[in-house]
Amino acid sequence: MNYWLMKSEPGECSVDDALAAPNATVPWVGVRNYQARNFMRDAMRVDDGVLFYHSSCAEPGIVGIARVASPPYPDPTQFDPGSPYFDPGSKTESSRWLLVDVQVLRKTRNLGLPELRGNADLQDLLVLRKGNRLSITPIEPRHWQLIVKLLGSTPASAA
DNA sequence: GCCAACGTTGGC
DNA sequence: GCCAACGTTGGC
Repeated sequence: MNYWLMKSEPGECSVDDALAAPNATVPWVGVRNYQARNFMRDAMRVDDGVLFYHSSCAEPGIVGIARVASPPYPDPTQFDPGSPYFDPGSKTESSRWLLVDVQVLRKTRNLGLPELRGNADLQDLLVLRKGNRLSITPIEPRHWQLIVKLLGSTPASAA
């Protein structure tokens, strides 16, 4: 069992958007970074834990707990000329970009960056590193346990 | 809107 | 294979 933090821009797909989807499950489209892709391809397993993170917004932070809900498969947006994620260099026979499905288990309060930074036990979280741009980062089990505790037991909003 | 960090591209 | 230029991310 591994743990991950996955960034999403709420303007693209917020935790509420994900909760509104069938089974509270969304395909994690648009990853166009090889390191992040390789995490999905090589290290993620179904049922891995996911911290749902809002980025590029007024209050960036962890807003939900989710799970990896599928094995990796080709991201269809790479083949769609109308998509901002279109990649003309990717061929259907040898797809370049992958995604996994992510199922939100519950929406939480927003555990924001100032609070994360203020916690001495969370200082080596990759998402707190200056200049960090990786949209998928591994989370240490001890960090996962602490963060889940900090998030508290807010009412489940997911199915 | 600014800017730091970092990935990618392309000439050589 | 080096490296400068450029583009993107993302917090502030």
